[in-house]
Amino acid sequence: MRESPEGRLVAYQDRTPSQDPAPGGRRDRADVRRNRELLLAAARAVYAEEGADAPLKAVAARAGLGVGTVYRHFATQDALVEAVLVDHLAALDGLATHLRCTHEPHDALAAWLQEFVRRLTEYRGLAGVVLPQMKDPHSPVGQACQRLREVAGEMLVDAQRDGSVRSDVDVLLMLTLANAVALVVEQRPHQAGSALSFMVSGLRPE
Amino acid sequence: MRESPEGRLVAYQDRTPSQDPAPGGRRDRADVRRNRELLLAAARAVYAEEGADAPLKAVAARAGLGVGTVYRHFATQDALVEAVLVDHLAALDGLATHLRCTHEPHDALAAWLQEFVRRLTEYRGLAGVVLPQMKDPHSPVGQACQRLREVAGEMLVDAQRDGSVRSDVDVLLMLTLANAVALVVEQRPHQAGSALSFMVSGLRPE
DNA sequence: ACCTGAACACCGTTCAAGT
DNA sequence: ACCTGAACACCGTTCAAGT
Repeated sequence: MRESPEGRLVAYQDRTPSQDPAPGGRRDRADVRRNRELLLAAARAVYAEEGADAPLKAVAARAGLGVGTVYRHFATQDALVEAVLVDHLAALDGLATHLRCTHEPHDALAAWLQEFVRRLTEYRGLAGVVLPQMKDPHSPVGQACQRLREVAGEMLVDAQRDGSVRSDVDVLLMLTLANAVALVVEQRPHQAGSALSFMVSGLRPE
Repeated sequence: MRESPEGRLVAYQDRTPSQDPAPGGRRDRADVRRNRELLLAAARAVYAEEGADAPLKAVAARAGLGVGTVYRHFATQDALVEAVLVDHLAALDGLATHLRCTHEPHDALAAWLQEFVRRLTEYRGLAGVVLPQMKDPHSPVGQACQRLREVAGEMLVDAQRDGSVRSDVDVLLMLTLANAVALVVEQRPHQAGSALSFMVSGLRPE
């Protein structure tokens, strides 16, 4: 229900991006796109400094825009976080495909989970924002993770089939466990290696 | 530093609780104690219904007292949570002592951690409140966990000495990992068994 | 159309006024 | 002393007014 019923953009395709708003105050599509990019860049900068749970007002101020504009582009705070996350999620998709071709199932899964945790610890507070959304397909991040669940699920099944991962864990539990390990890494960064090792061992059959 | 230097209550022991405050408006010690108990009971009830991150105002209303009274008894919201937790922490202390006498090191640790997770999932949101405080000895919960860290540390060392638990994990990491597993259980209660099993496997040496 | 920011709702915490 | 609740600070979200 999120995509508009009509996707054609033909009428605006060849407008110059730097063009000033029309006299009537009309803005062209390029301005809107640019604001979106400004907000995403601002969010990344603010998240890096203050954590992913930084006040939304800080993001708006950093972008030089009003709070209302943030809400015009991103329905909620979670939606903004999701938009910042999409690059990470796409990269994890690609990584999964690659690892499946080049590694044994268990090694592929272990390497992928490590990267998953690394990306969830990119910003302080990020893992905490993601955790409750993971299981909810209606939440922005949960929605964005659908594809991730498929590819991660394939890797998981591979590893379970050859007996290197316990069979009572499903994709969602695995991702939730990894998400929780990211929370631990956030608390104890100097023990990140041990926490990751703990996670991989924990998935081994008993 | 939490117990009063003088614990005798003799002078007030036989006062009837329903007695009115003295004309001058002076309240006796029993009233104050009673308010504290009212607040703790209210907190337990509200936490059970709304989670440990319920608004403080809800607790005050449930107790039939003003918000200011909550702050008179508990310096902050975390302090109230800590006060609700002390029973659990004391029980975990006792359990550790008991398990050390009756079980092999690894079994004792596994059983204790399971109970630790169970108590952190008593109220929704509790594990999330505890996690960031665990490592901070100045926080109310972190302070209250000092003793826990000692006894858990003893169990951990026992298990590490006989080679049944990996040696790169210290008490604080172990408790943080268990805390994180409690967060997972909160998200996926029907997979609590798998999550606990994951935790115990994860602690095994590689 | 899109942007702005004042306004509203909510919640933690404080403190002047009451007893 | 202790209790009360209005007041303040903060933050997410909305919406009437501007362009």
